[in-house]
Amino acid sequence: MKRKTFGRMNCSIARALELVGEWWTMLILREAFLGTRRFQDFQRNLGIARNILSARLKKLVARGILQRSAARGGGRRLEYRLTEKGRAFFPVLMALMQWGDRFAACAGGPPVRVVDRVAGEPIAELNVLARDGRVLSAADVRMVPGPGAGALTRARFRRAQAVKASGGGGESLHEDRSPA
Amino acid sequence: MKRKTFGRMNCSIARALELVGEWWTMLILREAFLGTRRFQDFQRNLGIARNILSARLKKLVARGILQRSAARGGGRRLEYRLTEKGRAFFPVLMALMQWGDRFAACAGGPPVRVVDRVAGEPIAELNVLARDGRVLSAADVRMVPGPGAGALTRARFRRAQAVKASGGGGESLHEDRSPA
DNA sequence: CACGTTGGTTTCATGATGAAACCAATACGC
DNA sequence: GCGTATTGGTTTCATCATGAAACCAACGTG
Repeated sequence: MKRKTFGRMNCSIARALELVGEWWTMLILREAFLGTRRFQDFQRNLGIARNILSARLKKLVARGILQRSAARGGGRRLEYRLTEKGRAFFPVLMALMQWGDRFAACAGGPPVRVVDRVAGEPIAELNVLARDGRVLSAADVRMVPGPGAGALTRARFRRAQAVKASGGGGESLHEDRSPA
Repeated sequence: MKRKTFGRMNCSIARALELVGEWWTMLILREAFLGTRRFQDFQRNLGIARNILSARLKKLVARGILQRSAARGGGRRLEYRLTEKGRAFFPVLMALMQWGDRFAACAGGPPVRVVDRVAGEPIAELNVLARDGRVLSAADVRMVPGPGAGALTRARFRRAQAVKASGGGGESLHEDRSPA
C-alpha cells in the first residue's frame, strides 16, 4: 500500500516530518548548512543515488525549503540554497547532532565541532528552556491543546487527563484536520 | 537494492537518523513523550499498522531508546517507556515541533502547546546559543573537524576551506569510519 | 478450562530505494 | 557554427519497506 502521509495529522511534528522526514532529506539539509550548493557535490558528499537526490531536491524546492537558481560556469550549472524556511531548520539539526554526539558517537568523539565565529568557542548545549531561562526536561512540561487542535486532539487530551497514571492515552491525533 | 545505512557515516546527524530516522519512529517517540506506554495506545493514537509498530518498538528497545516491561492487568500487558537516552531526545522533538508550528501549521494555529508546569507559561523558543547566551544563526557558526573526524572528513573540510566561495564541497562524509 | 484482552506474526499487494545506463542543456575550444 | 566536456538530470530494473487484514499466542479471569 501507499506510504501513509503525515501531512494531515493534527500535530506539528508529524507535519514537519512530512516535509523533511524522508530518508536522506535531513542529510541533504545538513549538506546545505555545510555550504554545499551543487547537485554533484550533494551527490558525492552523501553517496546518494542520483535519481533519489533529484527527487528530494525537487521536493525541497517545491516545499520552499531550498531555492534553485542558475550559476555561471561550464555545463548546466545550478545552485540549491537554503531559504529562510530552510535556515530556520538549524536548531533541529543542531539538536539532532548533539544527541548523536552523545548517544551514537563515532569512535574518538564527535566528528564535527560547531564553533561560534565570534568567540571561537564551541556552541552551548541545546536545551528546552522556560521563559525565565530554567532548563526544562520532559517531566517539567505539560502538553495542552492549542488553538489549532481538532476535536479528536481535544478529546484525546481530556481522556489523558482523566486516566492520569492509570493506563493509556486517548482518542488519536491522526486524521484530525485537513491540510493547511 | 537494500536501503543504504547511515550508521557508518562520519556524522552524528547521520548516525542519529540511523537510530530514529525511519518513517514513524519519531512519531512513536512523540507519543511516548505524551505518556503513551501500551502497544494498543500507540497503534490507535498513531493509526500505524501493527506489524510496523511492532518492528519499530522492537528496534527502539534494541537501541536503548525505549525499555519494555510487563504490567499488571488482563491479557499480556506490556509497557514501553523512555530510557534516559530516549528522554534526552526531548529537545529534538521540541525543535521540530516549533519549526512545524511556524512553517507547516494547521489551520487555526499550533495544535499542541507545551507549557512549563511551574510557571504555567508556554516554553521559550528554542535557539542555538553561544556559551555566553547570544542567539546564533547558521551564518554565525563555523563547522570544523572534531576529535572523531576521519581522514575523508578532514580532507573535506580542508578542501571546503580552500574553495571558500568559489564552488562546491569536498571529499565526502560517507563511509569514513567504522561503526561505534 | 473456555473466553476476552493484549500483543504480536504472516501473507500479500504495492510503493520507495539504489545502481547503472541513458538523455538533454549549456559553455567552451576551435 | 560545431563538436565536446560538464552538469544535471530521467529511465529501467531488481530489491526492500510499508500497509492492511488475517491469523496466532500468552495471560488473567470467571
